[in-house]
Amino acid sequence: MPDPLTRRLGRLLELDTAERQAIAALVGARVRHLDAGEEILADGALPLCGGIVLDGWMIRSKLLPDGRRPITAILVPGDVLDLDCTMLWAADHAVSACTSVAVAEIGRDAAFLFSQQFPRLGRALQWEAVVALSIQREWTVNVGQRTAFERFAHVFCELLLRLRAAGLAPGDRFDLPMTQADLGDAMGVSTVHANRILQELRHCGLIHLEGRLLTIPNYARLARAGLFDPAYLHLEGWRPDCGRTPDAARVRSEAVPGVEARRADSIRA
Amino acid sequence: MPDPLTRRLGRLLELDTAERQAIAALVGARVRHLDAGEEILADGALPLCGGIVLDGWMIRSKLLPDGRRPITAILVPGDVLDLDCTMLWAADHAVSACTSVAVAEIGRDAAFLFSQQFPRLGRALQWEAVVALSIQREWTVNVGQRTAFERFAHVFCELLLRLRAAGLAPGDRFDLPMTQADLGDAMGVSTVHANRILQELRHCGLIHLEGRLLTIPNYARLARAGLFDPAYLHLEGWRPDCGRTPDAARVRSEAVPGVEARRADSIRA
DNA sequence: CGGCCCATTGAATTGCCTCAACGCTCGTGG
DNA sequence: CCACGAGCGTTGAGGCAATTCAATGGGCCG
Repeated sequence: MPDPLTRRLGRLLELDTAERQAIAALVGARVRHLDAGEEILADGALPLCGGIVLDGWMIRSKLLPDGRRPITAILVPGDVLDLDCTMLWAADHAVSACTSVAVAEIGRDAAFLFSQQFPRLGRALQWEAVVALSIQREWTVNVGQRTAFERFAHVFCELLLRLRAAGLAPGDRFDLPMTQADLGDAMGVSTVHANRILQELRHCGLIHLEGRLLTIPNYARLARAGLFDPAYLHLEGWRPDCGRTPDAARVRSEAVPGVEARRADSIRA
Repeated sequence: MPDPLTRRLGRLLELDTAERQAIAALVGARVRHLDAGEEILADGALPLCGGIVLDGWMIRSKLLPDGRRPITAILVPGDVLDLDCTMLWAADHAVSACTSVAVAEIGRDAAFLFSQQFPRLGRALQWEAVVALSIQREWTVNVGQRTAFERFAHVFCELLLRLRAAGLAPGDRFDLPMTQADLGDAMGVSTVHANRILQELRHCGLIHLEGRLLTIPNYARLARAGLFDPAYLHLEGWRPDCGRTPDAARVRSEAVPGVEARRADSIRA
């Protein structure tokens, strides 16, 4: 079983031996283990390095002045932990372990040189950032526009697909290590309401939840209930030649004003 | 008056003549004008290029199956329009003009070469992406955790600071070209409720809104009302040596396991 | 055993929604 | 020139979703 980053990037492109070794070196250099609840980055702290989640779940959260602690993202193995955050003077949110986790810590310069020496992999990491932003946008929509019932259905669909892609949801079943309070914080509802929604989902037969084991008996039905459209996860991968380096000559010819602009008008989905 | 991108990147670093010219060439090559309401990128369409907002306001929105159209971001002059989106097969949201706008269209390869030839500027663009993600997270928190009243106060504070940085809010007063329906879509409330909230903000003396002109008489009070902490905008800029290229020798010495990890534990805000 | 975390339930309250209607200011066309 | 409709802002009334407060029970650990 390859490490989660190899698996993740391997979905985007065929990795050669040197690239596999580089990835292994990147994630193997400095692995840190955290217990559940421990923070790898505190809100307001000076970020010293980025990382990759190797094992376990993590969450991004913000501490509000009134004590609430909204969760803005859920991170599963293979997810990238802001390689760019070392540009910041102070982290704008906390990243903490949801379960006990293993994280590969990656310093600013290590990440830079990695992308420098393996440009295709650098672009692959950039791709991961693009998808992460897309997911964040969808979460904004989720908490802003959907009912609590839809929100939960939606996020379970998302987690299923993301974990499936990581090979961690065999049989449409996965370990859900978050408490109902956590889920409430993530979905923007109170703990009490999170509980009621989960019961409703169970009674509708949309999920089975026994202990921490979540089973999704009928993904299509759950997706319908959550108005879930997986397009934003971009599971189909990137466009061809994202891994190549453009050559200057061709670029100059493309930069002629109007050429792409005209095409832009004609292509609509 | 420099173009918005020069102004924006000039806040991060001292630009030399070559860099100024490169920026001017980048944003000047292909400028597109759109009328209010026009889309530069349709949800689901094949993205052909990224861009920079030169003049006017734009919005990111998603079209939901039931006809709602949540707004996930507001873009003002100087904001970057996903230079990486050309990696995607299909856009996961629409980008459209809120007012009549001027946008600099930037193709994939032009952006690549720009960053290649001017690495400091490339990192500056990366910085903009980091901040954009941070803002998106804050919006997730905003719609998920705060009351409608707080949300509006919060977003007005954000807009004030972002526009101030762009030199577009003299006297804590700026043009707010969005309709109440738009604001509702952005804040996750109905149009009717958006109206009532705006009235409440006016009656509290937190804002003056006459026509499209929004005045913020007392920023500190509005910030308190919106539980607004500007940290997530990272207006203080990036950390030193974000513009430099790391050299491999020093990096290897830093990669020794444990060194940074130990420091990480000791630094907390 | 006691204490803590977590899940669960009930009851009262409220923020926000929907539906519906009205007035204002445009731009347009008869 | 006025009539008309469209778009936007505004207001009221009724209803529902989700909240807060409060209390209970089960499982786990010290």
